[in-house]
Amino acid sequence: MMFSKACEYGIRAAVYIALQSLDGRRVSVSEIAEEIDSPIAFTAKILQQLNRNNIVHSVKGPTGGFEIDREDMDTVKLSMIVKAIDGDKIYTGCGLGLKECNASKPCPLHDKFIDIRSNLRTMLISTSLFELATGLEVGLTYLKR
Amino acid sequence: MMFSKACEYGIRAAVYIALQSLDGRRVSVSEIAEEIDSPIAFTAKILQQLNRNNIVHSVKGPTGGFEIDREDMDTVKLSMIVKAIDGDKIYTGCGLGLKECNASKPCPLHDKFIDIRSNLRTMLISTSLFELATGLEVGLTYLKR
DNA sequence: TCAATAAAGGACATTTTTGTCCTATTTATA
DNA sequence: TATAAATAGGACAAAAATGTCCTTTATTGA
Repeated sequence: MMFSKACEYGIRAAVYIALQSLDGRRVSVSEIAEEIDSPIAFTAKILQQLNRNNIVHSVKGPTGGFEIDREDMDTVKLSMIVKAIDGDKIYTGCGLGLKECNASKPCPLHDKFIDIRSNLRTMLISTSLFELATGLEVGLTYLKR
Repeated sequence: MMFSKACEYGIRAAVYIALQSLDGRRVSVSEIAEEIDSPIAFTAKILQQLNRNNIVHSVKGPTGGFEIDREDMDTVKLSMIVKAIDGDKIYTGCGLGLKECNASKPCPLHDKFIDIRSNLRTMLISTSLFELATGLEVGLTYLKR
């Protein structure tokens, strides 16, 4: 609807990892893919990206897998995941695809998008992984289906 | 950022056609593509879609081209163009790509998207082609660059 | 030290989106 | 009525996004 598939999987994966990390469990790609209902090899690629951007932490070898430090769950905001995968066009791009579109030379939708974009931006910047993971933990929200 | 390329071109084309129709001018695909800076043959396809959906009106043959009736400029809302080209996933789809995501079984972002989605929906439903075309006419907004 | 396990990463395959080209159809007007 | 101008539409091409497979690298534990 708004994010690429890769970004959707990335967010779902990060939330799932955070949830399990709250229990001290490290999780494998195959478990993640199973639990968030995503293609496994593609999910692995996305997790590599998240790892390179220090959003999740990976450990190789037996007993290895992915995890997120408790402190990072507060630090890591949705905006960081989205930026790592989809870039920042969601903030900066013009709604009609013009290269140059700003207050001084706006496209016909520019003003109409200002509030929407600003709300989206605020939401992404202020929502932490911890908040999302605890919603899941309490059983208020779901990652599958 | 939010719409497909096809939809961006479609909106820009429709606004340009509306603007010219206010002057009683019918416009060709090549003029449209030139003026909104879009690939001509691809734009032609999109205009066919808009024509089939009665968003623009096409006339074949010499002196032919695309036009929009003055009354239709009020009737046609952005939402109709977006729906004709991108479908309605922008309203109905889940932000995280879940098939089933609603108030009773929400994804972790469901509540956070409600206002944003609702504002977007309201904006698209309430913005008419006439409004967009007159902004252009007055020189307040731009379709190129 | 060796075998097994897990992520990293490169190469490739498929699908979707974006874009082009050519022919057919319609229609105005000379 | 013939010509030319315009859209309609089908077939194809290119690029980007999505997805798979296989080999390499790191690490654990027997």
